[in-house]
Amino acid sequence: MDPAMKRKPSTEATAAWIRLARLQSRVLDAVEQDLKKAGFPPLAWYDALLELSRAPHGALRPVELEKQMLIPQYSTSRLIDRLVDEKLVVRQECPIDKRGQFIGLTEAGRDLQKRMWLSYSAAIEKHVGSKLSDDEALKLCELLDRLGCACDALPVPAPRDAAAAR
Amino acid sequence: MDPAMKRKPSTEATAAWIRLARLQSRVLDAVEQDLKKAGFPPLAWYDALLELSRAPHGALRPVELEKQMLIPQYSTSRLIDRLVDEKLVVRQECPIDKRGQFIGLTEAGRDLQKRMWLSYSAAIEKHVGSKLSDDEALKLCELLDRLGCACDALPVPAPRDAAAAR
DNA sequence: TCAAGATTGATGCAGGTGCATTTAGTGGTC
DNA sequence: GACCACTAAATGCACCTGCATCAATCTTGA
Repeated sequence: MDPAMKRKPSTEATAAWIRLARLQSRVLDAVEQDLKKAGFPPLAWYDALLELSRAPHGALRPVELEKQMLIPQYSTSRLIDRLVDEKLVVRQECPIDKRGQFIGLTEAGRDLQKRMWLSYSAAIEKHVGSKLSDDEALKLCELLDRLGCACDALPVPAPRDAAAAR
Repeated sequence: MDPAMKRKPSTEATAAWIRLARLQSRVLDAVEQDLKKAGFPPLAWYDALLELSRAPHGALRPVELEKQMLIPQYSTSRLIDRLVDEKLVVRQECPIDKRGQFIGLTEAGRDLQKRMWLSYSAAIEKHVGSKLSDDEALKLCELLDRLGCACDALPVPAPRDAAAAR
């Protein structure tokens, strides 16, 4: 935006940035690969199925889905195409708005979401859980929240609490 | 690998995972977008140019580049194609191994790398540096290192030190 | 010395992504 | 009720990526 805005990051911030960038290949891709090796589709599919499974009647408007998942509109549209092809969801027309539609989870979709969670949670434990204590994980949550990664759906658990999330 | 290995992550680890996953869209993509809006090529180009600029004679074998950048071989090959098209690097044949080649940085390449750093560093400051104190950035480095994101090139600076990295 | 195997780098193909645009439907205003 | 601006979703196109494979060259070892 403003070409004069050229404040330099500190050495500490730069070091943190480098590690954030590496996170991609070292952790995020690793989890995705584990899922793939187990014969499952990409994580984005899981995210979509999970959102649908949480929705009131297992159905959402594409526009809602896209807000939840933070992906662009055309990307949602094509993701739904693929899920429909695999019979994991169905497109239902929306009675009150003929432009729109509802995306409804099928039994097969719900089932896949549950089966994926078994592999997915194991991968999280392997690549994150087993490498940090719970206190460290909380500290990491706080720092990432500062960077704008806060999350309404699953807030940082209270330090001495043991509420079950799933 | 082993289908019986199904340890579940703690609530804390799951909360951390969610934030790590969001990091992608919230921070990494944001920096990339800033660069793009400033009219610069993707970050991968910067990484390649930086590696070359650090190499002994501003030249590296593709196979070296690929190890540094942690990207697959075919990806390196095509990245080099694009850099050559833009005259940012040149392919030089390797005298001692006729299969191989050296990729040499041109003046234009070195210049672009330096110009990109101005925008890049500003983006890091904007999306990371300005949101964390130096102590918090260090703490974040330590936690990410635990997750396997450690980095030989720029280790965590000593807590009360002010060594200049660039 | 020569065949087997490893290594370097390129490439054809299928599929995914971003961008811009299109098509269709809604709602408000005069 | 005709017009205009807006929203929902799909799509054509160019480009990028992953996978598998290839050709060329180097290395090893009998």
